[in-house]
This record gives sequence, C-alpha cells and structure tokens, in this order.
Amino acid sequence: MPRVSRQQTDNNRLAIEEASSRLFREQGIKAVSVADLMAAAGLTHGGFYGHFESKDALAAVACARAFDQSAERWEKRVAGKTESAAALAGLVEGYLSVNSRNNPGSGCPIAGLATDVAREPADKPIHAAYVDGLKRLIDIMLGAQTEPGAEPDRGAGLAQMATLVGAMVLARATRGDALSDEILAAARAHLLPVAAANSSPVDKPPRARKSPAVRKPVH
Amino acid sequence: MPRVSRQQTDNNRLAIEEASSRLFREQGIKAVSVADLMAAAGLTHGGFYGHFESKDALAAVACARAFDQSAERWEKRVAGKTESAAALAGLVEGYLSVNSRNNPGSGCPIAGLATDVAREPADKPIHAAYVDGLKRLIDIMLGAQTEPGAEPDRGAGLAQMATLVGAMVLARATRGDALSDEILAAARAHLLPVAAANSSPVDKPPRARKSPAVRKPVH
DNA sequence: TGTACATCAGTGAACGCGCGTTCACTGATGTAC
DNA sequence: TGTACATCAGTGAACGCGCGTTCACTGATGTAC
Repeated sequence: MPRVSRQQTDNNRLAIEEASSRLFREQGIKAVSVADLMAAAGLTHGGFYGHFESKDALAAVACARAFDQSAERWEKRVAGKTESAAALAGLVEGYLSVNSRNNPGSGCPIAGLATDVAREPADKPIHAAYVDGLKRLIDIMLGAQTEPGAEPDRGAGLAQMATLVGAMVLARATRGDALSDEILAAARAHLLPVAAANSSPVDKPPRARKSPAVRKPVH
Repeated sequence: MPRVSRQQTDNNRLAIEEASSRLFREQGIKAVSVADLMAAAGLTHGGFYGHFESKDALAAVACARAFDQSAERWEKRVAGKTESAAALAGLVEGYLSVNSRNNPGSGCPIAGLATDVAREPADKPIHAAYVDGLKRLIDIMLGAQTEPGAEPDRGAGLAQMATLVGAMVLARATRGDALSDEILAAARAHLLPVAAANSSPVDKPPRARKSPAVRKPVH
C-alpha cells in the first residue's frame, strides 16, 4: 500500500525520529540499524532515504529531539519552585532516579549519547546538536540554582552537571550490583545539601517558567 | 610462517590483550572487529580463537587489564603524599587532564567503557570485570582521601568519583568546543577545595604505597 | 648430541549473516480540468 | 462535483562490504629416542 497522505507522511517522519531517539539512547547509534529503526516506526527500511539523507543526518535530528524533550522536562521540574534550593532539588531528584537509570531510552541524552558523540568523527552533524543541547540544559540548571538578581556560579553549575551525568553513567554500568543504587544515593545526598546551602529563607515569588528555547535546525 | 615458540605465543596473547584494551576504550567494543584487533597485534584474524573463546571473553580480559593498569597508576599518584588533601589532589589532577581527555585509549576504563558495559546484556562476562575494577579504584580513592585512622566517608567518595567520571565523559563529548576545557577546569576547582578542606595542617608520615591488588581471573 | 617426527600457533579461504544505501516498481493520493 | 492522470511515499530485492566464527592446511617448534 504505497503512497500515503501528506499528513501520514509527516506522522511517519516523526515516528522515525521518535523511535531513533529512543533506540539510539538505549542501544547506541551504531548498534541500531536502519532496518531496526524503520521497523520500530512501523515501516520497511527502503523508505528511509525519502525522509533523511543518511543515518548520520538522522542521528543529529534524533539527538536534537531528545534534547528538546529533556529541556521541556527540566523546565517543568523547575517551574513554580519558590527557592533556588527547591528548584535544584527538583532537578536532581528527577535526574538521579532509579526509573531514569533503568530507562535510558527515555532518559537524559547527555548521559545516553555522550560516548557515542565522543567517538563520532569531529565533522559529523551530531556534534553540533549535542553541544547545543547540553548548553541549553546547563543554562536551565544555572537558572534554577541562582537566586533572581544574583550572578550565576557557572563553575559550580558545571561541576554539578558532571556529578549528575557521572552518577547516571556509573549507575547504569553497575546495574544489578548494590553499588548502582549506592552511587545514585551518594550523588543525590552530595548535591542536595549544596542546594540547601544556597537557599534563601525568605519567601520569593515563584520563578517563571522560561519560554522554551528555539530549536535550531541541524545541518 | 606458522607454529611459533611458546615464548612468542605468550607475547602474542599479551599483544592481543593490550591492543584490544586500547582499541575498545578508544572506539568501543562493537566498533572494533576481531580482524582489526588482530591486525593491531601484528597477526591475522584466524588465530584469534586459539587464544580466546570469543570476542566477549576477550572483552572481559581486556577490561580487567585496563583496570589493572589504572589501579597501578592511581596507586602511584597517591603514594608518598603526606596529607589526604595532597593525595586526592594528585588523583584529581592526574585524572582530569587534557592529555587524559584526548587519549581515551590509554585513559580510565571507568569512563572509557561505562556505556559499552551498560549496553551489554547482563550475563556477559565484562560486567563482573567492570564492577570489580571500579570497586578497586573506589577503594584507592577512599584510601587517599581519608586520614590514617579515620573512618572513610564513602558517600563523599562515590560522589567525587561521579564528578570525575562525568567531567571526563562530558569533556570528551564536547571536545573541540570551549565548553570542554571549561568543564574539566570547573570539576577540578570543585574537587580540589574539598580536598583542601579535609586536609590536616600537621605533618604526617608519607602514606605507604599499597601492595597492588591481586588480579582476579574473569571467566 | 643428533635425528625423526608429532604437535600445534598462525594463515587465509570460507560459512551465514546483517550492514548502509540504491533502485525499479506499485498504487493511493492529490490535482487539473 | 466527478473524472483522468501525474505524482511520489513506501516496498522489497539487490549492491558491495564487513562482521564473528570455523576449518583445512602449513611448517617451525618441541620432544622422544
């Protein structure tokens, strides 16, 4: 049953991006074949090149898509939190959860794609998508942990990001061993007092939910 | 020129392990073929199965080998340091170097193999090798940051390990962007004051270099 | 010590299989009248 | 609104290639005498 409506074509393209975004984080980009990801989208492999120029091009799009969804989730966790400590705590607890560890396919692309991106040749389009996405999430975290009007502590934010990502990567690699939960708990305990120390005791107006960042096209 | 002396056979096996240990960290286990790694060891692919039962079995051995070398390096960095702050600083500065970031093949297997291990099925032999190795390095770090006689702060140690690994993983994924150096520097700055705060002002005898941990065979 | 020969480490062709990508084909969609 | 037909999204066979693993073969090594 070939030739499909324009609406259906758009849906199919989205389904390919969505399936790839999940499978790439779950199994790695190299480990998912074009046939695999087309099947996951309910299609056969031949139609792939009608939607994307190459698997590399799709990888960049799928990466950007994963970051879009992550940024949305992060904004939601921060929104409505009165104090920076509470905002940071929302981020940390959402991030370092057992659920997050067990579901890399729907989890953070920073942790899920870092090694794949690092091993990809420097000229591959996924690099720009990854760095752009990471910078957006860093900005959200910096916004969360800074009191309105105050200057953000960028160094502290980057170090905390490293702790979050490192704890998730280690927890996933040691899954099945008691060490895995232990790492998650230790990183949470280490990051939450920091948030508490930054907090102000006075009531503040709830922080505004930032408008979502504009998605830059990846070439 | 077939059949080679026993001495040469042993050398060849070591060369295969050494080449794999490097290539697996550099490019990922799946991305290095048996032919690739045999060629890197100066051999042809057919002889592989005379040395190892399968590529999976070699992966576990190569992983253990990388951890052996890492543990030795960590011990060396800690040895002879009078104060725990200096010992921790030695570990952190050795770990978060630009050189380390740029050479994953000779760098830390915790960061280099974490994602590969996480994606490998739970019954694969590399899991045990990875968890064993990680625990050994955690013990070295805990030993370094604890004053003789004092109780180690395991939670703090695990969080610091997460920060180290996360910073390295992120720095590698963003290599080429200014953010990469920035992350390395921020994590260093964040970890070194912690070390300084734990330090004691009084002279202590230099800490003894621990005897190297026994290498457990991996089955 | 020297000779005869069994052993076995390494070679390279071959196995079935899956990869990314291309392409002739199909037939419902969307358009021109 | 209804009909005729050009468009093109999706199919599945095929491309050259590389994968992990097996195996018949080779000839220097190591051993038995």
